[in-house]
Amino acid sequence: MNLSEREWIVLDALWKTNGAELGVLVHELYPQTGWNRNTVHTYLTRMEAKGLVCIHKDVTPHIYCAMIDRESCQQKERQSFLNRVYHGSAGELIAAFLKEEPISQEEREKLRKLLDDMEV
Amino acid sequence: MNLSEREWIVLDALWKTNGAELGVLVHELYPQTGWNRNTVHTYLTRMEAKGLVCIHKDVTPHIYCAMIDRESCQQKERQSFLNRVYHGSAGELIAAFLKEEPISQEEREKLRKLLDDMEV
DNA sequence: AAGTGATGACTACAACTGTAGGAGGTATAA
DNA sequence: TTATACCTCCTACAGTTGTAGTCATCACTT
Repeated sequence: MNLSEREWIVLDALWKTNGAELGVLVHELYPQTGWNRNTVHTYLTRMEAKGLVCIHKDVTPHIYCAMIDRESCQQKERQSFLNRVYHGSAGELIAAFLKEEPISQEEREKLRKLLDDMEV
Repeated sequence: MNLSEREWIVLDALWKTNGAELGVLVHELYPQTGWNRNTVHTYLTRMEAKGLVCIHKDVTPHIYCAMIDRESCQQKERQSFLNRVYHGSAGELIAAFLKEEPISQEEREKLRKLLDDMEV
């Protein structure tokens, strides 16, 4: 199940707040998105139907939290991106990002290290 | 404008064939997708409306070709992926791919070289 | 107690997507 | 020349997405 742009934004808010009630989420999201409270509510309930979000209804206001963790979402998204856009060629993909994005000295070191670790 | 999964598949066929008539595209796509000829046709005309595809109607059968090149699509997709999934942190993104995907010896060399070139 | 403001449930509605079916034209094969 | 096989165009229809409005509550303020 591929997440849409908006679903990522909602999940980001849930991960960041670590689960929260609607009002909090609306405030969290408003500056970035301008979404109406009902819009946020609709997203949350639709995402519950998809199993992306869980809603604790035993308390009022309800508490909304993510049902999936960030790392595994990233993992899926990497797979789909890699196949869709680069036919599975990770080397090509990485080269493109390296060429285009600024990477700090420190990060370059880390990446070299990762490459070296693969040599064995 | 973000391309959908299906739009990528259609564009891939167009890039591969370098523009072609419907029948050819349908055959090209069938093994991978199982799409009905009319389905392919609908995608193509909808994509024309979006400016993704151009249809040469002065010949019959019409010739369908891509209006955008692969490289620039990849570029946009990289941007959106980077921001959506990694909040813009290219280092983190690259590290994740490096850890997960098998990269050949040869490609590792290339990547090291790219990193070295950034040192100046 | 009555007004105010947040809550959650339900409803709405247009645009976009996935996936064709059918109609009417033309070229070709038999 | 009639059937075959494509071709293009138009239509359809259910599902998803973006974006709220409305309404009945509930809890807090005055």
